[in-house]
Amino acid sequence: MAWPGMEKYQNERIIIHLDYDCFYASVVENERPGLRSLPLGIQQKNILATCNYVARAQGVKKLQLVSEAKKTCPNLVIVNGEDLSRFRDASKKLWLYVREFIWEYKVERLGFDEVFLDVTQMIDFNIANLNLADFPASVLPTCTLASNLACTNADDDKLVEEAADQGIGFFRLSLTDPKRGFSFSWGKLPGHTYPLNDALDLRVLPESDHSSQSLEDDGLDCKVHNDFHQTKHTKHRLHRRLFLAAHFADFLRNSVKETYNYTVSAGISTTKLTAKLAGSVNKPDKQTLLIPAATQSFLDGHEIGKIPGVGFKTAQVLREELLGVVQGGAPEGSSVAEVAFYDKLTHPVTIHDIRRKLTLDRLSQVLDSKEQARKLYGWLHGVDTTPVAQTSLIPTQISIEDTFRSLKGTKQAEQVLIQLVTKLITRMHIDLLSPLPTPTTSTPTPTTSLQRWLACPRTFRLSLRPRDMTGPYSARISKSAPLPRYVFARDSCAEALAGRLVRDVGLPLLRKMGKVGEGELQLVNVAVVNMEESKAGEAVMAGVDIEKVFAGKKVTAEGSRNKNDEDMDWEKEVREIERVYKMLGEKGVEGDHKLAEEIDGISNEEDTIVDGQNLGIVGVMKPIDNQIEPGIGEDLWVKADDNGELSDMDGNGTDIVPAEAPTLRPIAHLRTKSRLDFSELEMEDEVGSPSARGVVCPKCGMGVLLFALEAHARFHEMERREQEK
DNA sequence: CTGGGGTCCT
DNA sequence: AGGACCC
Repeated sequence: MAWPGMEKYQNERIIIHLDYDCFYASVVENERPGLRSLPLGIQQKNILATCNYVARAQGVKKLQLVSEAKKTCPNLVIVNGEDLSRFRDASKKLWLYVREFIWEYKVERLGFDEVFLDVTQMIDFNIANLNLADFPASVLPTCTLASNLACTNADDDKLVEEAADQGIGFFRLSLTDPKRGFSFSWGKLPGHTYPLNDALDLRVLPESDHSSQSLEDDGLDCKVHNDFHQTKHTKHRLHRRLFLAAHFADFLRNSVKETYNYTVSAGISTTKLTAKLAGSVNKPDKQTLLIPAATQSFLDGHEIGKIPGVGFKTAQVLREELLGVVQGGAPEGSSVAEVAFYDKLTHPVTIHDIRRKLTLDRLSQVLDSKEQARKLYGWLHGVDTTPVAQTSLIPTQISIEDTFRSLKGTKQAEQVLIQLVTKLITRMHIDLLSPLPTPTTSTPTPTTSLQRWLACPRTFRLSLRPRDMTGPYSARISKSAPLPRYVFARDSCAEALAGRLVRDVGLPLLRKMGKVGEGELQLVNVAVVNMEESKAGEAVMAGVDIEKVFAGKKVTAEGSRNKNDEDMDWEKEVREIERVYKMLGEKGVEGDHKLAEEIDGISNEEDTIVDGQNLGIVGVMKPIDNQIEPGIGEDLWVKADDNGELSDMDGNGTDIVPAEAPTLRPIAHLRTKSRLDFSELEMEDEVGSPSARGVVCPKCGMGVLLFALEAHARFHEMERREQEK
């Protein structure tokens, strides 16, 4: 057969899929519990990313336009969710929590709100220990005698039935510690099943295997398959394992709820595909176990596009293969997307339809690769061998983006880039720097110096979406360039690094995009990609003592030279940059400036000398209509209006004004440190040389380079808004 | 008047 | 560099 041994593998694993209910809304509700009883929507630009169940009860839908949602639910409470930080943090927190329960960390994250768990080993271990769990002694999990007695004759059905009569079982969470675990009732299957069956008794449910049935329908050779399911013991064993998994899922859901106050929906099955689909059957705060015998009929009822992995394109291709080009009900001149949308409504195509009418050969012709066809063919029959991938603690990419109604010109693009890149660098610190050694005991640790980079992104990428676009909606254009090493200077402030990065890489890439870069932009995205993990990073993540790893590295360095050396290479380079940085400037503008000189090999000594005196920090402010010339030591302000918009009277960037304007609220207070020289300003616009011109922010004492000023002011504004809540 | 992220494959 | 997919 096409998949030797596949059917065996099919029922070998036990997979749990967890889905945090309306996640963004739950995060906000946990921050502000008062919102829990109100209809709540999370807004991103014009759309509701999600909403809570109170809102759904009033007709609000996910991904609905805000305007429409307000119509159907006038009292909808709307919270902006464009900044994903809080959601990312919460997601990571929950993931790390769940991860600790699962052996070998077989936990795969999908988006922010879903995880797949491969609990096969945990279940099989507990199945093997049934006798331990089910004898009366097991009610007392401390019984080590029982542990010694543990004989693995779980094959004996009688034993299991006896065990059931005992009432309570104990599910062990640790291979080594018999006390770690939870008690469960043998008499009750937690949560729901599909199909719904009150009388269902999984412990002894009679078997009729779904996939052997369906594969026979298709006239395939399933000898191996049938053989595998021949014995009674095997059939019953699968049900027992799923029964235990349902208890485990229940335990996990309750744990997450008690610890972090998030409700979770769960699906329990033998593959990722079926576990995920099963979880959608009963939704919020519920779990569903898919009875194996029902798998085929369960799948058959689903629309083809519901299969994870069959997206918009594939679904449409399959639909057309079955029905021809239907254009059912779509208005004249509709886009491809609209046609597909109407097709879906007027001509729903189910898994059953596809499975019955399209052979594997036919699928191979229709889809782009043979491999895709094979996978899909398996999915149609509930066969999915995709393993649960252990999600790494180090992301493969970090990206930040923003969309606009209209963004024109390099000037505006530069401002946007600086904002985005500042956030990007901040994210690099959060996601790629080793966790600080817990500040509880002995050492009153300094700040970043004890942290290490766990990975080094090699590439910076700029992506744009032009506004006009005739083609498919998603069309983006991107260009990449090597990421300069200086962004890894950990003590340098994000704004300063962002300014340099935008100047050195961002703007050049933008220019490289030609007309698109200059035209109207709908979306700007910046990303770091191409992560190169450091050995130290892996060690830190695995909880290994980092110093030992480095010590050991010297000794073992002879063997595998290649990758190790590369790692050492950049880590060493970063340390060197930081050493220079510390020596020269310690903190702030001066340090950044001197660092820039050192790295770029550019000397700007002249720039820092004014009137024959080296002032170190030189302030140059942008004049408004060339009328205002602030002097040395004068107080300056960045201001905002009532909406929090930073003052920008001439449209050329945030104003920095010398006196308080009555209608505007001061955001950042700046003080010039030297004579202001406007001729320097012109020079900067032209050449964009590493700039020593900057000011000291009295709010945080940080030196801020001119090009980073707006971003820095915005940072304080964001802080202030956070504190208002 | 279609978010702001992510993954992997080609 | 882009495209498909996921949330």
